[in-house]
Amino acid sequence: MYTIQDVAKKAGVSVATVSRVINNSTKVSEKSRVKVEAAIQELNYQPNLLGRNLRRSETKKILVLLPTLASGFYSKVIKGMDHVASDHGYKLMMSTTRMKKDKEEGYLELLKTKLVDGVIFTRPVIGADELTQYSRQFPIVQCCEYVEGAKVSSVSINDELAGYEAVKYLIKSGHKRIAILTCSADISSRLRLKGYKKILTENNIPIREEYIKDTNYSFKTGIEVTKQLFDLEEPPTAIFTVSDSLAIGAMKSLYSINKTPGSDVAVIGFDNTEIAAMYHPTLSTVAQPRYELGRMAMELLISTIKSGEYNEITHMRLNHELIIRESS
Amino acid sequence: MYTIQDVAKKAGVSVATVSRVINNSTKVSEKSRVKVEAAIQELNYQPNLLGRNLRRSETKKILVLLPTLASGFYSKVIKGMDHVASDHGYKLMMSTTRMKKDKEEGYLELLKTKLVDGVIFTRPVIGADELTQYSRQFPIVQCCEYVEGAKVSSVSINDELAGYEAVKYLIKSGHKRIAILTCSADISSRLRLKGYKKILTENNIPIREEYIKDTNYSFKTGIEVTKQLFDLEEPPTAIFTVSDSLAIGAMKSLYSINKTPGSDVAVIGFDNTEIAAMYHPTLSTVAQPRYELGRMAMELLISTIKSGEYNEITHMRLNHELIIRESS
DNA sequence: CTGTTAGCGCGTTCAC
DNA sequence: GTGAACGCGCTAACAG
Repeated sequence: MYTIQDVAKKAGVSVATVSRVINNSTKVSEKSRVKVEAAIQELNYQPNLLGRNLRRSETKKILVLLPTLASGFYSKVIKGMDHVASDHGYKLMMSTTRMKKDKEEGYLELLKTKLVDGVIFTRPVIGADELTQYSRQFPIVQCCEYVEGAKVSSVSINDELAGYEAVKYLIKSGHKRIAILTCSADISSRLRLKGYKKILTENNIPIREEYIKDTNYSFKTGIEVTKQLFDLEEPPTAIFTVSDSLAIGAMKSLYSINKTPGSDVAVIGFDNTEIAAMYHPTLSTVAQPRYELGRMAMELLISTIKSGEYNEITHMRLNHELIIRESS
Repeated sequence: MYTIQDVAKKAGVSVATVSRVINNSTKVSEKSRVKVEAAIQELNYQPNLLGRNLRRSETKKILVLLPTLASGFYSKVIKGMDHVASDHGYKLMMSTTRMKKDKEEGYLELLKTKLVDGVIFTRPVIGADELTQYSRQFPIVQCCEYVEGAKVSSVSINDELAGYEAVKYLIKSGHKRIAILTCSADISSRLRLKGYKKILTENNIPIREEYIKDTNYSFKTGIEVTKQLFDLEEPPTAIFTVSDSLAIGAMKSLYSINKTPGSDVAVIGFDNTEIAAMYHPTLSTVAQPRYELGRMAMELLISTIKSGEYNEITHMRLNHELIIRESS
């Protein structure tokens, strides 16, 4: 591995000139430039970025924290982030937190220790105060999910409206006994539930607690909870869930009690993950503008980095889209 | 942001002593230690790792290159890698290449420029010679997929045997007209095809070219190609595919021509991704030991890093598992 | 056990 | 337009 010194010696110039050529800063004579470039070529020189990073105190790297890689939901979100990051000369790296607070904090240290220039959370589990504290010192943005009460920029959809419109569609289709599988742990789900209650109330449909099931996002839970729903004296005729996996679980459960999802019971999921169009029947769902969410979050982060102003927080709410397929 | 100097001053010791405390190296008197720790606490000091990395010429970071985040297949692979990496004090980062050569090379630069200590490829697209070249200079391991002919360590399953056994099961179940959806672009798929041909030949079943379909790994292709298969005069009675998405596509296609997958036509997929157990019918598939694949690959990489010996290459082949469900 | 000092490789004043 | 010299923050060798 050669250093800038070696190049300078070989080119017969000073290290300063080599540095100027590499960063094409200020003026360098044509003669020097070609000499330096030749030397770089010849030695196959690659600048050691550890030196540069230390000197400049920046890494041009951005870390995205993901809960897990299992869902596939974040694929397009990352794509959007990646495009913007590349355009600004940043490299993107991802790590999974498995929704463990200590893992999250471990990665946050990369920020403190200068190893990355900024962090995007997709599903923070850290507390509001702690997150706020971090974001006062470092560039941080939340994308998709966010921590309630944290004074930290975020980009997401309008979850209440999404829940409202999905259930509105079911009501318009003639359903009155509508169950919801939601997840009280997350603000996004709580808002979707709020939308559900709102539209029910607007249509004078009583809210029945036995139709509101608190879940996580998993396929397995979808199966179990649906079974419970159909053990009720008056089972629902439609189910709205806060994830596609839950919805698929619900449909699978319906099959097992000899009901046909789509015709016997309407189902609407959330996220429009790949599986939605693959299932039998295909799944109606609420699509998030994933690419845009990623793009916006990255724009926000990079502008924060560039301005150095960490106290200005922005919340963006993008539009969702209700996609109707065979299941409803 | 404070530096080690500030801590030293506050604690009334030299920077060397502070450094010793931080890295708990050699002996430090109890008195000094408490003074330093108090100062660190008080200033909320966090060492700037850019300095350390430059000095030590290592980053304790490992980069994993993924084709995309869409599949969910790599989730458990990453988990295995992560555990091993953590155990050895390394942090894991991932980036997606979208199977673009230039993206791949861009990330390989992180190796040249000292920003990561090692790289694991999961699905390299780079040429054999170029990859070999890199791996002579840097710690590189291939996990799951690998480049044919590249002299670079790799961890994967025995794909030929996997194909052989999946098709063997179909034959044992009485099938003779067995189609395969494979992907000639990848060595793993070519090996699975080889296994398919081998077991057919062993059972004196003629190999019919019209049953061998060259595909990618996508759901959509699975649909299209299956349609073609059932336009044949003698359509197959069983289908083996090199991915679960393809298999689901095949099943979806069967539904569309009013055939019931599982009872009318047997289907076996590959990878045992989440969707396999979710589909209706549940999908038989070949499971890869994903956690183990990740674990082994990381072990291999870290031992390469520690030894500094880049010319010793190892190929590990782990055992797969045939999982029979409703679809066959 | 501790402090002084010399770099790690680079970018960047400040003279010339 | 160019080079000498300094320092980013840290670790490690050496002397004491």
